[in-house]
Amino acid sequence: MATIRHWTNQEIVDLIREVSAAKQVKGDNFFAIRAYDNAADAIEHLSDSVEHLYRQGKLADIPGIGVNLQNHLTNLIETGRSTQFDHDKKGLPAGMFILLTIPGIGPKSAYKLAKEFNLNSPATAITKLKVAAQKGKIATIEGFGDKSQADILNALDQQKPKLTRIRIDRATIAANKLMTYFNTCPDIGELSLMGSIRRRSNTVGDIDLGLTTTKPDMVTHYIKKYPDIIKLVASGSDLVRVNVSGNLQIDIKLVPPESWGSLLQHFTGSKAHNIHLRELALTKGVSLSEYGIKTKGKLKRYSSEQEFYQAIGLPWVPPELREDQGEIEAALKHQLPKLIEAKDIHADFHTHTNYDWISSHDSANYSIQDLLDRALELGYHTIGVGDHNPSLSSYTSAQIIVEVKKRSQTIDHISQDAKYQSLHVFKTLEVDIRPDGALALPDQAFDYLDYVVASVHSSFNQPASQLTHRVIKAISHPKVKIIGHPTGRIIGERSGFNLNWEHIFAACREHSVALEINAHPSRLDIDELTARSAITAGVNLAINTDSHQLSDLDNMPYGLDVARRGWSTPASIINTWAWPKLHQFLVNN
DNA sequence: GCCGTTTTCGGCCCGACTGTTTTCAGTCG
Repeated sequence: MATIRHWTNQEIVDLIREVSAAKQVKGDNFFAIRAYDNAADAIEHLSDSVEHLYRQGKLADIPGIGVNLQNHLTNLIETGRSTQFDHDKKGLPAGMFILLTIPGIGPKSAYKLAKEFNLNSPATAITKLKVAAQKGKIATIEGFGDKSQADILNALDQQKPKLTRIRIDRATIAANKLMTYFNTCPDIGELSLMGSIRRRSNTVGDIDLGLTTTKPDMVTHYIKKYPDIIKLVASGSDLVRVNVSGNLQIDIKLVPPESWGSLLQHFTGSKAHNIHLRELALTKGVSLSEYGIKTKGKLKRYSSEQEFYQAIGLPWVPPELREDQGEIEAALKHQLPKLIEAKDIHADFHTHTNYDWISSHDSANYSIQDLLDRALELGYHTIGVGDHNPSLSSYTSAQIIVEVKKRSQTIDHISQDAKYQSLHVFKTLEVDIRPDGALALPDQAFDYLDYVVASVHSSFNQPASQLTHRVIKAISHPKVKIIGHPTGRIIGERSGFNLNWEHIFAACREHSVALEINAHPSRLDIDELTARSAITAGVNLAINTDSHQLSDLDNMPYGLDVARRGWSTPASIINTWAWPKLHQFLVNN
């Protein structure tokens, strides 16, 4: 049997853009073309893989994907290709599509060039185009001139490395450093992140930053002295674009104070949110743009986002919700959720230490005391002291029972210190869910633990039904209170495995088990869409750092981002609960 | 092709820049 091609989100995005280009060349319906572009945009900013969503039957949840595109994508995933997409691209020179990657060349230009120079293969198209440009042949084509020929040659010579999307934590560190630098500039008024980093998306393409100033020349001069700049890409009175270390592009937009609200709103996006907002505004007879709100051709500027939203009859919408996932409808009805905030978090339930035993997976590099001290500093009232379960191949069951008992006594002893008086300390372990759903810990060992975090660490390739059954079996164990990193995904490396969420949610409700939002920026598992579904289904969530280094305990905000993007209120997140309720949930039920 | 508390039909976001133009098309964000 021939293997079926697997498609990453980026490959699907590129393919849909190629089909859109083909439709443009063929003169298809303008709005059908735009629908394809919208679909590509939506998939590009998805937090989950298309293939994963397909397996869960949730393709329709992607905004801008209707019945037709669902069918095409299904076809693509099931057979490795789409007959519709193939048909759309048929009859056009195959070499034209690779030209779309050259800045300044869009569908029409790509087609003209490919047709003129017989670019029938993607492999040779670029080289042949370059030769043609060098011979001065591009300038002679109608619609092209000397300047566009030179631009193409220049672009081909640049061959700059493609900027890929980077993890939110890396972008945040770079952004904070830059913000600190800006904070010492006397000519800057307001200063804020914009774009996907402000919406707290789990990956970002570039960093958008906005500021207000009445002295743009002074500020641009100041920006250019920023030590991390590798390349100054563009510099004007209202925009400075730089590349900094870490393959990261930063756009800095400068406006006078009276335009701050409109700028911030426009560049925070998302694109889908803004488009929906502008459509809504049109029904009220006004037109929105990055400059303000136009009524009968007359522009009014806005110095704050609140006023901007208010002007179209909406309450301010938290940036994390601005994905056109129902937030505008909710805002219209004044039913936006009161999102969980950092100050609501009082606990961390899934951690690791350097406790001295042979564990099944990596242990941490700090002590139990270090963990308790840090929990106090973070202002928590509750901390779960965890570790991976002892290695089954290194100990007998009898030994493991003794080891777990000994460890719990150690934790009890340490936590009795007067300085930890205000801290509730839970004795817990992260226990492997074995391929058959059994937990990797002897029955009697559970007696020495308050609760258990159960996680899948092996056999990720089982069919969804088997994985679901396996996780549900773990959920039904009386000591299991949290399922750790439920899908096992690693952002940019491994897509999560497939579970039947409805069954998982039902089991969680029945057994009072929480699903984890793993706050490590490489995991963020479950993602925001699943988190939102879980909450809607009445399932509680726990945000955990799964710390293996002391600094990992500071990752809680990244988990909070996921919770907020998943429309979480404090009530659904057990980290916000007061002690009696928490104790009842984790230990006494 | 998508989508819905004014629509299951009839709409569909806004603006800047650039090059090749005699008033605009293509590209980009």
